[in-house]
Amino acid sequence: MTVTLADVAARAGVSAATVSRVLNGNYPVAGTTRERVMRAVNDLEYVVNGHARALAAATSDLVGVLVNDVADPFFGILASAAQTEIGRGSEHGGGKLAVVCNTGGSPEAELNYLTLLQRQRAAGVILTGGAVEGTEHTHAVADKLARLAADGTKVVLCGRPPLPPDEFSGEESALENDDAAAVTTLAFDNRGGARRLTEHLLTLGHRRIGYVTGPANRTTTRDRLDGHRSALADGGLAVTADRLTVHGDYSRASGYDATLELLRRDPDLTAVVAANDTIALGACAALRERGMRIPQDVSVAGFDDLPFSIDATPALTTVRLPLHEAGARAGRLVMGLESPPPGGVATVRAELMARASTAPPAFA
Amino acid sequence: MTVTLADVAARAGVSAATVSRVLNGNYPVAGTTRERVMRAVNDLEYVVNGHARALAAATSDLVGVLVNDVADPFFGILASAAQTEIGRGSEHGGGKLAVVCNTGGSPEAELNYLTLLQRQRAAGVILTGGAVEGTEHTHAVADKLARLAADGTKVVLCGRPPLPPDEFSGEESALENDDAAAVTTLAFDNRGGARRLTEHLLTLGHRRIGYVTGPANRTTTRDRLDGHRSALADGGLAVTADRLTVHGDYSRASGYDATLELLRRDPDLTAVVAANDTIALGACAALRERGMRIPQDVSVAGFDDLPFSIDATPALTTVRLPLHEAGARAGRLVMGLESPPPGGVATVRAELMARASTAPPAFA
DNA sequence: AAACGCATAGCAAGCGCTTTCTATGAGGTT
DNA sequence: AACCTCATAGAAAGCGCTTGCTATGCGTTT
Repeated sequence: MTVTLADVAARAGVSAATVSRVLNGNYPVAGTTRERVMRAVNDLEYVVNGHARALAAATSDLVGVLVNDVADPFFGILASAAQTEIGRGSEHGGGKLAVVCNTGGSPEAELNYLTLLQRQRAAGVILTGGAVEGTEHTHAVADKLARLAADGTKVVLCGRPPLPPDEFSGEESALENDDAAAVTTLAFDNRGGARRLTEHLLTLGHRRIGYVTGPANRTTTRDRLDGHRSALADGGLAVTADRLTVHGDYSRASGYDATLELLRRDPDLTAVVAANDTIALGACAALRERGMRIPQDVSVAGFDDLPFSIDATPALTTVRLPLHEAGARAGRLVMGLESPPPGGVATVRAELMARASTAPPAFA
Repeated sequence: MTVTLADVAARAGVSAATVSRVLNGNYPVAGTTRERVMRAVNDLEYVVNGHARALAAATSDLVGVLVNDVADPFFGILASAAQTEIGRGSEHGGGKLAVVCNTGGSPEAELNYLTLLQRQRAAGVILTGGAVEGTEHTHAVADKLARLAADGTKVVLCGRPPLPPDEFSGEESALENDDAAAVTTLAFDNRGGARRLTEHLLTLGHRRIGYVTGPANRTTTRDRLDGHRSALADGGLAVTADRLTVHGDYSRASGYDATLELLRRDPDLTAVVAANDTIALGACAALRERGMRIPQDVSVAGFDDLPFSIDATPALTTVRLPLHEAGARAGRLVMGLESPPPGGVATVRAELMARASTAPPAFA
């Protein structure tokens, strides 16, 4: 049924070794022989068995890309960019196969997929998006990553903080430390971006600023909230920050609900800052429904600068994260096409994009 | 370095066969033995080598999902839903690994990825999005799919028309026909949806309707344009259709440019129909920039009903494609969790979503 | 008490490929 | 003319796992 190396060898009248060599091109083979083999390969439509090859050569052409949800443009863009770099050269047999895995943000699912990838002896793994902290599996994930790195799998974190320095003691400690160092990190400047965003609102004159954030134990949530808080605190508004912060889940619906809740807490709110653009959209919908104009009555700001933000009306003020570049860089790093930053950690800048959805508050 | 089955066997004091059986749970093993083995597995942190397993058992736990671009929500949603079904049960060792591949819509890239997947002896392949017709590689893709199906790989087409019935003659013809039948198709009712959309505009009273379409040789483009055309033709407006159709590439930018071009061709246009929502967003931007109000001056409609459509202002009239459901179904089909529709082809309904961006034209 | 069946476990033969080591012959050397 | 070198090809040993077949020992059956 399936054509094997041996079949090709037989038809070409050579040994299997020779066919393998022609295919891999890493050993001298006479021109005429090579031709004969190639003809046989084409005649038989032979396609090498990747598993057999992987087993024999102890290499793999799979790279895992873990995302919360491909359907979310934030991750879609990251994954798309990474995938392009990973697949680069697959026309010439170079390049690898990117396995995009939806984890839904759960460390449990992450762990699962990591094990699956470990099974396939993946050449590399990229983890995108913030990490969840403090669950039972969180440690397990870090351990697994260390183990993968130790086994030669390239690990790249994109959009999450570096692995914590080894918290263990005991005989394995030194080893694990080294492994952690083998993990490259592309951290996003969530804190700085959020800070600049809130400062922008403060500068415009806002004082009653509501904040809609994401799930509590996520690094991304924490960092963005921290940035927001510190900006407010510097403006002497620490209390506002506490009173006007509502947790959601990064979805449009939660942005909608949370905004209604904020309005309940302070009907005279002049600005709503959302932890991401999707939430911001929900916020806009809620405000509009309440008959409030943006930005005349209430300013709204998001985070990420996803493509649709520019098409919101009014165009959304947000913080731009160079997702495409970051994803591509992660892809290159995992493929070893780019040398890791010194210390293994690079921070990706977040840039304020002041647009039409924010304006000075009306003091009616 | 790496722990193998033999290591586990040694530590548990049993044969490799027994360990394998414990792990696969498809052969009776005494409780005490099983426990001993499991302890060894845990102690050693053993993870089976997927390649070795795949080779020995001639099975694979990879499923390919080919998309034009994960960053595009249309594909992101499809892929996400499919992936969820494919990975379902991976906690218990069930489920497979979804490999999402960006083809950029090029048959050449499709062919490449299909070969890569064939190498890995993928258990299944899902192709999403319209097909490109008439290129040299188009046939090659169909052939490759037939070959994969013949080799036992489940093939599911999602959002593209069924494989053409075998056009070859010759000794292999019968065989290939069978293979084509083994391919399951989830076709989208692009034609019907487009038709209903344009009828909606016609019913509202529009007569000067512009159309912004996608790249020429794509099945999706063709079908949607066909639907639009036939609706216009039935309204006696065939000429309008020809004059007011501009080709783009499904991007926001091309929607913007094309709309400007339409306005040039007919400044008194009362409606713009876009071949997808992204184009529609570009159209809105162009119109707004020209100082035209939507829908008072010009109505705008899209296609797909991507999540952001509802947040456009005004909310976008469009045609809803149940992408999530379709993707999930494709996933189930490729996993054999759902029996294929009779004839191997099912059509996914497209539903008109009349919203605020379309209204009767003002006859000023 | 002899014969049998069943539940478990092990043996060993691959799965299809890579790669080390060895063989062979042509061409060059002294 | 005897010897060495280099280029090229083959033989064969795995890579780590699954699985058909074969043992082994116990509880049963008559």
